[in-house]
Amino acid sequence: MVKTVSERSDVVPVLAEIFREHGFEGASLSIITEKTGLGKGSLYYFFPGGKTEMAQAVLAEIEGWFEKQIYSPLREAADSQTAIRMMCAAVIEYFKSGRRICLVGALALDNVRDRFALQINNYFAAWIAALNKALQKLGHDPEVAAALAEEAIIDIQGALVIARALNNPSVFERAMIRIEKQLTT
Amino acid sequence: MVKTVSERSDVVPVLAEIFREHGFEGASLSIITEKTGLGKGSLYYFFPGGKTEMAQAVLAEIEGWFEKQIYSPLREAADSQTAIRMMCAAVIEYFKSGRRICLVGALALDNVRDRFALQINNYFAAWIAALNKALQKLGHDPEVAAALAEEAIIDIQGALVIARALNNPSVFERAMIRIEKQLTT
DNA sequence: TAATGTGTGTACCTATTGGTACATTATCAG
DNA sequence: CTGATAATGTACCAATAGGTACACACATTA
Repeated sequence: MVKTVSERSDVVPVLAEIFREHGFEGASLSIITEKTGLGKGSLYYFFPGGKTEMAQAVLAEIEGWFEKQIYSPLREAADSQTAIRMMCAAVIEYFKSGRRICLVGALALDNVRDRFALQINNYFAAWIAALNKALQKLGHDPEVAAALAEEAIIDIQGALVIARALNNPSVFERAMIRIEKQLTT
Repeated sequence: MVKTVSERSDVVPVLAEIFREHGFEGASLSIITEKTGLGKGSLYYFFPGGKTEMAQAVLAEIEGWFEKQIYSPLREAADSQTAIRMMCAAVIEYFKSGRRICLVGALALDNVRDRFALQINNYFAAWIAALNKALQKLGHDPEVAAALAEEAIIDIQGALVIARALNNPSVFERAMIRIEKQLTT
């Protein structure tokens, strides 16, 4: 029997997709075992804290990805206009044009919310803050920038919900076009 | 021992709150038993189809409530402007200023989504259609009305997600003020 | 080659899950 | 009062849940 030796970092993206598809409670160990190809032995070796630690690792990776690809450019790029446009493009790509849900948003509505409240809060707070900063650099008043930033993130999350509910990704695509326009004019 | 005899219709609102709080999978029969005060005997007498039938009854009641309180006025009221204003007021009240989540939206992101796909779809489709109609009666072009209606429902759902994620109901309150303004000017 | 570390598979555990069966009790119409 | 129907409580069930224990395999370095 071939034992392919794995690393923890290889498993996290797979776990992310599992949690997205099945939710936290719905992602049973048997499903996780099946989809990752790892037995309980390996799973609990990498994540001694069990499912909670798995989800926390996933959230940490998501936070890291957004920080690097989106938040940091928004905050620091010389050209804010371009940074915002690239944010929109990255969001469309990341959420597969509305066919992929936002795990953090889904967890926020879940009953396990409290267990991950800090990470959920940070994810959205950091996003809004970064976008706020970019909008201010673009010349908006602080209050206007704050309102626009909050509205944009609300819009993205709402579009993901409705696109999923209506089973119609074009809702998300339309929303993203509108959002980009609102942020860059 | 006192046996308080109940009716099915008394139980549905309690079930709604339970599903809101715990999600579909998280709402175990023991929780349902505890919160409703009904034993399994009564529960399966009222809902022979088990949890699925309970959730379906809840969704049907929600659909009925929105149809009567919101969709129908939007479609048929002589004064669309007022109907829209009353929709916003009813939404703020219904979602307890952002402290209460939208069960239908939460189910849309859940892994049991497929089981309730039809009801979830209908809920949002009917809402958008009714608002669309009201906006057209207000004088908007059909395409503009459709876009505004879709954007408003997206906004409401997104605001519920972010208010919950940031544990900050004022996000929802701000959003509702903005939405009412966008729809009535 | 021997020892050490990181991995891995399997057997096992208890608690809980959704659901069924059924005898029993209220309630109310005739 | 009597019978039927509506409602209820309890005992039970197989399946699965998350988690633990531990012997074992692999790769790497000394």
